[in-house]
Amino acid sequence: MLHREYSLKDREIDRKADNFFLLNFFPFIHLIKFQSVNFNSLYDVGHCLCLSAGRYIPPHLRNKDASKNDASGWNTAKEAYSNFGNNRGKSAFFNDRSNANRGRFEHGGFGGGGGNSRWVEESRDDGDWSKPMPRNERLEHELFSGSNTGINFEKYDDIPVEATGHNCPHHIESFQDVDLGEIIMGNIALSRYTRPTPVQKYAIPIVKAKRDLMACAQTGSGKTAAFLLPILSQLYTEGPGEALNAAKENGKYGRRKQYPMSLVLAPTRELALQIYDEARKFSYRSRVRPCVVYGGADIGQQIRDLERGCHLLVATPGRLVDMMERGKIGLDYCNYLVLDEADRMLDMGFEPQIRRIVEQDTMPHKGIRHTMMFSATFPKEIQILARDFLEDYIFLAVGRVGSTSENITQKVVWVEESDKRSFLLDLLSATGKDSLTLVFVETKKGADALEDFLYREGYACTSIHGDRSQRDREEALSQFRSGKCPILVATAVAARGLDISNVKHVINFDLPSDIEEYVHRIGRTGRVGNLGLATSFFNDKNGNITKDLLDILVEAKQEVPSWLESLAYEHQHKSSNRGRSKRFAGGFGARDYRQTAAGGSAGGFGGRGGRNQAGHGGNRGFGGGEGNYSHSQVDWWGN
DNA sequence: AAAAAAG
Repeated sequence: MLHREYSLKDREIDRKADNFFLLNFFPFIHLIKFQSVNFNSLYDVGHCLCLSAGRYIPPHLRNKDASKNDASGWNTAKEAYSNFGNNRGKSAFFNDRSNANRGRFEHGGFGGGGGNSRWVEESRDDGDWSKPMPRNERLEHELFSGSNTGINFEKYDDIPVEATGHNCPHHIESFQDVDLGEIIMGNIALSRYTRPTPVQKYAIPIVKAKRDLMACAQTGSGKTAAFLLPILSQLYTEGPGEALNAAKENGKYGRRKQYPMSLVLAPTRELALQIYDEARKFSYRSRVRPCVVYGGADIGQQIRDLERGCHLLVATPGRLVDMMERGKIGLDYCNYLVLDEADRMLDMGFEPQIRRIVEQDTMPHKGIRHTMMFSATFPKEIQILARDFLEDYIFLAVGRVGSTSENITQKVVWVEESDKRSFLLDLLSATGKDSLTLVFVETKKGADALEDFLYREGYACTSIHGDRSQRDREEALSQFRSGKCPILVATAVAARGLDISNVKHVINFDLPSDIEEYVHRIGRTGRVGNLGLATSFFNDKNGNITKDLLDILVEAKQEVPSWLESLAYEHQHKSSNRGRSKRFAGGFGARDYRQTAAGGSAGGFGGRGGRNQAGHGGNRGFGGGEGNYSHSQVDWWGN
């Protein structure tokens, strides 16, 4: 504990020194300061400059959009400054939106004042929802100048996709193949998306056709856009409908309850934020106002933001329930429901809250509302549970780019508990300074301890876990993303869904006890067709995962240490053939349990990984692996 | 047994 305090204080000094440097070398920052930008904004600007002034450019910012960021950095800074000035001057229509949430988190906020948005709200709601609002260059720059989240799937035309269910709508090949409307097409262009990713090709027409959907696709394969694009498109063409009247009626009594037309639920706060950021992009120039609510942040500010209008809500379950109980949110007209990381949302920890939101309140029933679930994994028992929320759904399984085996090199090394730290130091010293390294530990305490250790060893690192303040969590993530702290020590909170570009190395300092967790963790690297490395420290504490890990390595055609093999053999015999390993029998891919439940037709996914067909034993027959389609994927890729 | 999610 002492160490921790020491290191935090230390870091504060470091930070102040940085700031001193900035103020001296970039005097115009003083100007910004006089405009009373908060400390964090100042710091962000300075940081930005620091990076682009030729000292250190984090890898993921390199080679990005060379035309704009011509390495000088001054343009960016000047632009930011002048934009800042402009922004103060005019109470532009869009100001209230940009300010709404970013400002709240006090990150990089040049967002303007907003303020009297009453008139704005009226005009936003009352016009033709399918027609774009005027452009706003500053906002456009803010939303779309970041790294290109579009994924280059050009090379992967043969991704295996399986869609099962009644009357499945035909997939599209380009965004033009379906009528998404003027606003969406504009925002797709601004996002520099050229072609739909495989999951988008299938999901977009399914959602447009108002079919319920259970989609199994790796996070980062464009799945957020796969539901946001068609949902927003529908909202634009359908207009506000009853929801608007309800909100207005309610507003008369000063209650200002909001009736979002669409709800997206996510299992972690950071993931909710990430989805919200995407939603802001695709709702640019529209009358749809996205909002995000989650715990750990000031609820008053979130309520005020909601009261400015909320048509699409992204939320974590706990805070949403809170909002509902406070009468700030009504789901009466919420006809689009998305569960992201759905298998997590329906597991034991979350299921009651989901039922509370979806079944025990005023949300339209299934069959009326339109429900979509997305996840990388869909174990059979979760699929069965999910039936409660879905009506005649399409099951979609989309192979991922490459797959684990092609993109991620998985290493397992035997490291005794007492040797872990020094081994980690060896790994880190062998890692390029510019690469991002994500170190997973099993406990929050362990995360603190390891971060302190690395910090004392002189590494620029930070940590994220559920006991840190939300502010610290978001700061840690942003410092990791930006490359300021290229090492992030994390618990399970960072295992799922987070899209951090350029993570070169995932280190399992502690292996998880759950193989799915393992698959999700290593899926933070090797994304978007990049190469990734995953190193796992293994010792006798990890006996429970031995067999599953071995299966994964074999399936992914990875090098298997001989000791692991014999250990798995022993373990299998010791545990008399009952254990978790059967969850993966039959391969890692998710498949529609409806296809095999009845007669074990093994149809659908064509007998992939055909070792033991699932179904025997009481275990979860269809343990998913994040899109890992097992050894027979070779056939699927056609090579 | 731990982590996540409300405070």
